[in-house]
Amino acid sequence: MRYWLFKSEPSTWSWDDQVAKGDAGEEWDGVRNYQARNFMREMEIGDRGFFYHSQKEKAVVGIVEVIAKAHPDSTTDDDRWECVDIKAIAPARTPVTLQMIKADPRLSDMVLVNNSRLSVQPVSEREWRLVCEMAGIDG
DNA sequence: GCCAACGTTGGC
DNA sequence: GCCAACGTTGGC
Repeated sequence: MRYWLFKSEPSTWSWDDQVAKGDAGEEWDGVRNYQARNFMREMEIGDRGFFYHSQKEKAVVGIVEVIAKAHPDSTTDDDRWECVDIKAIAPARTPVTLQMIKADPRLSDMVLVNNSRLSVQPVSEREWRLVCEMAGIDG
């Protein structure tokens, strides 16, 4: 199993919106970046990811699970763009802020720190465990 | 609101 | 195929 991070502006698609979809989940559409798309193509059903709020909040707010492999993005006719489906698994008891992540030297290699603009990112197993610990959740 | 970083586009 | 111009993102 691999781990990922999904970034969203809460004003566009928030954790609450994701939770409201329940187990049916929702496609992670709207990605128009090749790197991000390529990561989604690598995802397997059952992979887990952090749900990160950008902009004002800048924090990991929950955990999601991949429930469908990459398929065409229904929001465009351009067949270059694909997306996976994800569902909410658990909220962070304590949101893990970007500030907290930057303050921990063990997380200095996280893509979030080094390439903040990438909207879908891989997360290492070690990073996954550490951030789950900080969030007070059982990843 | 600003600006740096980055990706994409289009002319050559 | 290169590169300048442009648009977007996201942290501050």
